[in-house]
Amino acid sequence: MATRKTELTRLAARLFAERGYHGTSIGDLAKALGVQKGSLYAHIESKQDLLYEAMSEGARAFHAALDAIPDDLPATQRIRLALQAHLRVVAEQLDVATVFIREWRYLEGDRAAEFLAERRRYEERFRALFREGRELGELRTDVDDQAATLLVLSAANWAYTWLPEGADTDELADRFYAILVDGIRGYSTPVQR
Amino acid sequence: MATRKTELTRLAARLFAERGYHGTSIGDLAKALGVQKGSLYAHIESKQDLLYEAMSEGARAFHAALDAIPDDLPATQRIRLALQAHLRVVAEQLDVATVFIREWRYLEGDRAAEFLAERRRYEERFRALFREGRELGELRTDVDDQAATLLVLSAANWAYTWLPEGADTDELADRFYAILVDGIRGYSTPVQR
DNA sequence: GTTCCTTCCGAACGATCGTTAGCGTATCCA
DNA sequence: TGGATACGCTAACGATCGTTCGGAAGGAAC
Repeated sequence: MATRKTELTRLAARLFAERGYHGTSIGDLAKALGVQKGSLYAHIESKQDLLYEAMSEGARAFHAALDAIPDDLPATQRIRLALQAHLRVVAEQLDVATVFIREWRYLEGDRAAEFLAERRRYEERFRALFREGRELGELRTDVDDQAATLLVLSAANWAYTWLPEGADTDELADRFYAILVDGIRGYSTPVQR
Repeated sequence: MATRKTELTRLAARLFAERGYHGTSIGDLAKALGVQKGSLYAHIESKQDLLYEAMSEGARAFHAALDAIPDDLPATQRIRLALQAHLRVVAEQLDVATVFIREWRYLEGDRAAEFLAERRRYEERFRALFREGRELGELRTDVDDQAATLLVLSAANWAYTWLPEGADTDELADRFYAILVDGIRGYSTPVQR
């Protein structure tokens, strides 16, 4: 639809990801758009709006990626696909993903709370996969849902710091998945603590 | 030694971690210290100095924690201890750790390059553990050093976002380690891709 | 042909930013 | 007694911040 508004939002996401929210001024955005800074207020009401919209788009992208995973697969396969999906979003939409993961904390007022709820919901979708996997007998019965979720989401979330934009992430996700599922120790080694 | 200078550095690390470097003003620091903002320049030459010092202290803490690990242990044990060490630093010195992990990118000029070298060196110490573990036969021969390092460091680095200050992290590290070493799938399950 | 919507301009606003300067103390060592 | 050292003050600087305002060009809608 609106061409200039979306252009501005996209640019804002990029600069926020590059220099941080507080490190990016309205003047910076205007200059990058080739426009006087006052002109931006034809499209937005405040700088916060831009942060909020970038964050929302990130949230949408991450959830949509999970939505595309079929329900009827084994939990282990869904975990693998979820990891792929998350990393794919990070690589393909690095800017909004970065804002969603790192810059969200500069949201003010209700929007900060809204974000936190959004994120909790997202993490819960991951945790559910591990719980199901355990309950359905696909995973070890003594596996720690919480720790496993934390481990996977940490790897997935930290990726924005080093993944180059547009990288092929499916193979990387599978390598993470392989370690996660089978461990790094030889099979024959007795398990000890 | 100097009481006020270190107090300022510590405070700066806390506020930088809380509100971000650009989100924290010299005035904020002065107010928190109960002092006029001009007075801070008796201790520092610029705001950048504070960021640099917080980052350096973080680097020192992380490296020192690794240094304390004995050389003569099996690689797997050293990996476990390294994970414990990193998480312990995050929990015990959450402020400087956060600056080291997240706010370093606002360093300017040579200091940014210096940080990157520092961090590469730190990551290399982790990678070496996995390489040795594989070469010494403690780990599966087909394990992917790079992916394993990335996975562990991701989990370790992301922890600053959710670890409460002063949390007991040794047990958490062991839970991560258990997953990492043995995987989450049942032992008897045939390995498939 | 008037009205609306989008887009932008130039100029200005009050506030806040990081930093500097000159001047006071108090403490402690020579 | 003198001089350095540490720590603080007040006041101001130039710059930049996010935001507001009135006006105006251009096209689309009715």
